[in-house]
Amino acid sequence: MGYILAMSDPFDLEQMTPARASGEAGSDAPTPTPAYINQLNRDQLTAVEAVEGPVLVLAGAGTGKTRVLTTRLAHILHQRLAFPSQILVVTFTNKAAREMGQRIAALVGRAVEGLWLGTFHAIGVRLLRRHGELVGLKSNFTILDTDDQLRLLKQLIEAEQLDPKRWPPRQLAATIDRWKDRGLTPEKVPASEGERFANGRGVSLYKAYQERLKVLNACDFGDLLLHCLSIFAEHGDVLASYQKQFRYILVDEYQDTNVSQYLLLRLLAQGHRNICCVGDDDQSIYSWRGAEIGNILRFEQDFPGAKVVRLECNYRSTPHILGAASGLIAKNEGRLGKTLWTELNGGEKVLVRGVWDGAEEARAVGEQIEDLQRREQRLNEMAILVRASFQTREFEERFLTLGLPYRLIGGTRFYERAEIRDAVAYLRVLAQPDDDLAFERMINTPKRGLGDATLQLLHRAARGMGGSLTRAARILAAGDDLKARARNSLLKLLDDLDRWRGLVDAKPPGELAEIILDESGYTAMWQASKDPKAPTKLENLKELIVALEPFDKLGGFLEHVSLVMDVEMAQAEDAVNILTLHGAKGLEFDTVFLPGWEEGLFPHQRALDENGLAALEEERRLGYVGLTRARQRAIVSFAAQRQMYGHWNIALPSRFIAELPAEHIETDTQPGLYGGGAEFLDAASAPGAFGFSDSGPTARMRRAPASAPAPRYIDGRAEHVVTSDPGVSHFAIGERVFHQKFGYGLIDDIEGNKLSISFDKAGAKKVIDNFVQPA
DNA sequence: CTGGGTAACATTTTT
DNA sequence: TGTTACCCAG
Repeated sequence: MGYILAMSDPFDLEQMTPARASGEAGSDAPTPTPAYINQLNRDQLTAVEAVEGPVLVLAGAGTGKTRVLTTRLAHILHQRLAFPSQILVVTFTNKAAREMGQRIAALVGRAVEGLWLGTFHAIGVRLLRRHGELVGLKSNFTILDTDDQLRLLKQLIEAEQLDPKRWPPRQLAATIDRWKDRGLTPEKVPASEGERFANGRGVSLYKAYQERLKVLNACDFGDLLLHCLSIFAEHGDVLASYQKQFRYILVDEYQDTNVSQYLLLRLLAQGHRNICCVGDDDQSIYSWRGAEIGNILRFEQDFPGAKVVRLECNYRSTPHILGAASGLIAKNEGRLGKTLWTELNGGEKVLVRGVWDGAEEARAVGEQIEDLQRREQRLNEMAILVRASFQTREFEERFLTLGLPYRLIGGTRFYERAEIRDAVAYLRVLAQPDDDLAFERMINTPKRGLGDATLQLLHRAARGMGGSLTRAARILAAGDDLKARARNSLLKLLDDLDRWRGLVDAKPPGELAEIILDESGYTAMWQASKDPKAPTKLENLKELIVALEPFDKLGGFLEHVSLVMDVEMAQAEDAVNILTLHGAKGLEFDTVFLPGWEEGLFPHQRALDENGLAALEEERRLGYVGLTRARQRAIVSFAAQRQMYGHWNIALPSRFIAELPAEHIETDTQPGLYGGGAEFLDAASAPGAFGFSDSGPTARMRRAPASAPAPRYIDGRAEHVVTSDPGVSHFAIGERVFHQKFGYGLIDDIEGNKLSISFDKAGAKKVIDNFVQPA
């Protein structure tokens, strides 16, 4: 809008007639070579221009796969092969979808309207809003998140007279999710797998769950795909219309697709057969949540006549980093095989550092970061990639002591926070009076005397009349089955809800939320709370109001919440990134630290126990992902012993260390560790190599002596270690203090010598009391 | 309903 | 070791 398009605009999408669409193939006048073509290498160009028929682009790490995907799309538009609405682009994360949209817009010169661009789940929602009635869903169905799902399953388990301790809802949820990932409705679950939960009650619970969801007019994430599959299976006409519509299908991160997603793609692609999947089998690291690496390995069989393009020229890392990563991944059996190469020269070898324990590892990393910082390297360009999140702690503590700014990536996301879910529950009940799960969540938060007893009554009434809790509540509040107190309280709540509901269309959602939070007493509840986290929670609630502002309709916001669980946070200051290996996929940094390469931790013992060789290969791929995040330098480290869950464990270096080609690494292991030489390289193959088994006599015997091994400090570093009496602090909660790096702040909490401080500028941090002084 | 005590738990995580 | 969920007593 507002644009005046030149007639020659190559992307004049509104005016154009797609050549192929109107059957004029080949009759077009030749179009001049567009500029975007010149930015591609030969393989990339091949991948971009092969628009007809199935194509698999095997894109190694750092070979420009997003560029190929976006350019291919621009190319299709430029060649006028299809309208935007005839192109389906699927990604896995909202972030990827967002970035894709931006990059396409940048290439084309403006946002492309009408594209089907989104995550598999967002596309699923879009289809179900339209055709949901074919599987018994009203178009305003709600989407349950994991928390709702678990609560529901727990109710069902209890209804079956099963003990939720012995048969945890989490486990049932995982089982059902995996079934859904494979496209299995309850009827289709193989009989042999029915045994999976509670002595064969798994499938009947699954069935009960699905029935309950239907009554609730709700879906879980798996259903968003599964229902689409059912619709396409049973309604050929609907399928045919989409097969006809989607002339071109582009799929990102194909190695992460599960069976449902694969089936969906295959169905949709049957029309025009123009499907292009981009992925890297070597970066498949999500099998544990249903991703099926077989999808990418089998692509050529699944789509006969498929063209396979390999992108092997890496633009990211130095030859040593690529050499180390390639050497590692070469040990895997089940792979399509790629050979990454680079035009870059030189660079540092990958450093492999052996240390005494976790604390020393954190010290060494901290020291090296400070050194890099002195050499003008940005902290933003450094990352510590850990296998398990408990590993972050040691680094955090160290960095706090050093006053080194860091940022934790991952963890609890915004819309998963309890206070946000509470607030959203109110909004959900307004938009959807029959949303029982939301109703249940808000009915007694804040406490208004409508506890377990009342809720049980409501449940019974609702079940009796086959209606929702809200309806049951109205009837019970009008009758006299309830005690006077509960009844009055319920009447007040229903009255409030009606009043707020009257505002839904009259007020913008942000304002509405403010009113509700205020009038329901929810804000007051946290203001009165002496929970040290209360101020943060109030902050988050304010943040929620801000997040609501861009939406003019409540429904739009709720849809957004259920599909996009996180909010984009501006990263203002320069800080070291700490994240998991899984979280690092798709990112890159100049310097990457890879700590904890020890047998039992990485590869993780639990993965090995559960999935054997397949898991070992997936762990190896994780290592590959980690190494290939680095542009200039990578530092792998392992500790001889590590404190886990309170006690010491002896560990051996990860077998993956021995798998790194010697010519690409440089080792720096303390004298005394594993004999001081390089024989640690063989340590992992020695008998009893699994150092982390945490139970049984062996592990206990191996535990380090109580006289904790005094770490050896290099060149008198010990003097820098903070000594402060851990038992006492001369500060008080509420006191205002000053910190060298973080500036002024207020003490929220004190544990021994550790202070939790809300800094005016730097936010909430924990620091050692020695580092602050009274303001 | 609230609080305290305790027992069980502790890969990876998106939608 | 640190967190969290749950149970019971008040």
